[in-house]
Amino acid sequence: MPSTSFLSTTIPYVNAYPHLGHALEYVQSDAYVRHMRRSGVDTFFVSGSDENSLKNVLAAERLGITTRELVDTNVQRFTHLLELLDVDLSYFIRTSVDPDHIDGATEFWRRMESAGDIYAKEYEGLYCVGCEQFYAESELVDGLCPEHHTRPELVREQNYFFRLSRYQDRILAAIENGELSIVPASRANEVISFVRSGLADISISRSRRRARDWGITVPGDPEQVMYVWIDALTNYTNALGWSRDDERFRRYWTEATRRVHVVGKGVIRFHAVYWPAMLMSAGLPIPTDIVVHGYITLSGQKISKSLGNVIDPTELVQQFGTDAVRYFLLADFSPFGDGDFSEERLISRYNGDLANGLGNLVSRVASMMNRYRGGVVPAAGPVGDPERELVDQLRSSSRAMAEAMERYDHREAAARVWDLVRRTNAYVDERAPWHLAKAAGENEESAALLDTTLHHLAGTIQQLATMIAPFLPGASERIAQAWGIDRGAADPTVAGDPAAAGLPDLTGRRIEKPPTLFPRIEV
RNA sequence: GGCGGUGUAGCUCAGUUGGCAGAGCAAGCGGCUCAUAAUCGCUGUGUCGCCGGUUCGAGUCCGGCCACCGCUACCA
Repeated sequence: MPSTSFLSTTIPYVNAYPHLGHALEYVQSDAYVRHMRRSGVDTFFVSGSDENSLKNVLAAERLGITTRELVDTNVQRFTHLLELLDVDLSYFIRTSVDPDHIDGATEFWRRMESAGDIYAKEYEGLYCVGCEQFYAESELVDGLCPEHHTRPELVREQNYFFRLSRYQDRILAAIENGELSIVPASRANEVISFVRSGLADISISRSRRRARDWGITVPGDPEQVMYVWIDALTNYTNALGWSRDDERFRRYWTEATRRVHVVGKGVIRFHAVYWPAMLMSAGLPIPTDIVVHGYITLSGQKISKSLGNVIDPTELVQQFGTDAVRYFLLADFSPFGDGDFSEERLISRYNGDLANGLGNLVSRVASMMNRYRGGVVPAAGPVGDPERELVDQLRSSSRAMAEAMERYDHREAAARVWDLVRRTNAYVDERAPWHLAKAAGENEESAALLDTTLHHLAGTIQQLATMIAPFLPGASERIAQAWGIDRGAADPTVAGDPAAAGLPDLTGRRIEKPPTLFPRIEV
């Protein structure tokens, strides 16, 4: 039986349009999942929408529609973006409508309660509606919320609290002994120092009145609803049907090799501290990996609606194409740090790597195969140093790519694949098949060498098609079609056992010339 | 204030245990014509943030400083 794993994106609030940051997280997660699946790991991939937020209520009020109408409409913008980006989800969970989520969040609460980790307490604090969180006096800037620059309101009510303090030592131990891996290491250090500084119990409910009657009811107390973050975090296990003991939960969570959450740097604490503590309380396995990405800036500025510099990823995909946007996000952006977006850079990457690099390589090889050998891959003739060098590069690129993806470094992985693209283009020029073809009439050596060259090129490109699949699923598929590869029958040795990757023998394979993969963008 | 990180070619970045500074892109020159005006080869440039120290030798180790960033604390 193949090993199994779980991977999730975070679930965004749907009070506004998706932006480029959402696209980044979607594409990163999808690339990781495609790599894992191709490596033979049966991976369950979850995304969804966080709908039980007061922000949604307030956004709906501003628009004069019901909260239900707002979330039902907006969630489609996110699912649409996921489709446009060719994100291969197993399940999309909606926290305000999915019965598995509502039942699951409720049951999760009961579990934590029976563990003795939930208690009621009178609470008074300064609450920012925008952040949906309480602030200490000292955290405010001139008495205003540091995020929203609004005055928080003084709220006094009885809430339920979660005994987070009880889990301090266990969480610290889990991080330090590697049971819970936080990537990159600098983020793990931040979490460690935060946990070491002492964990206070956290408020996990709101009065129904303050929540505007929107949210998941606290079991046994109809006057309280769950704090949105508490129900939201349980989406990951709820998506697997945990509360009704679905087989999927056992297979993809309890018995999974890896349980991975891909998150933005702003929500580390929820995922690396609160959520593991909740799982410990409920007696469930904690995540194995928290992968933390940065934010996308535009000309160095944080993207925000007030600055008016929001980039609509939907428009970007419509303008440049799914693969172009995916490749740009994965090959040009650091997986962990912030990155700066510009259209010039996207076009430069596209023309350089995709059109002139990979696209032109496939085009010239397919063209020569058809021109010189009637579109049928010949058996290899004698093999020399250029061939050995090419196959060495194939092996090392394959191995380096897989290693980088295991570290969640998609940028490094793409760079190593493009080492092979460059080497292959150079190999074409070294052998110069057009010269061999001219001489082939008079001497058999040239004809045999031409066979060798075309044979090696066909095999290399087939492997390239497999290697690029996590980044460029569309192009991968189009090459596969032109190369007559069975769908889903990609050579598993390339990713599953990279060191063993070699040249497949495609002798006799019919190769078509595919339509231009990546037309140049003329500026 | 504390802890941590970053600072390397015009741009984006790589540089294991200290041993002559690297890649890609951009730029210049040359080659080729299979290919998407593509591709291949060659070429240059660096006070490795600054100052000092250890060492035969420091981008790398140590101390100090500057700039930017992250987490966190405190005072108002």
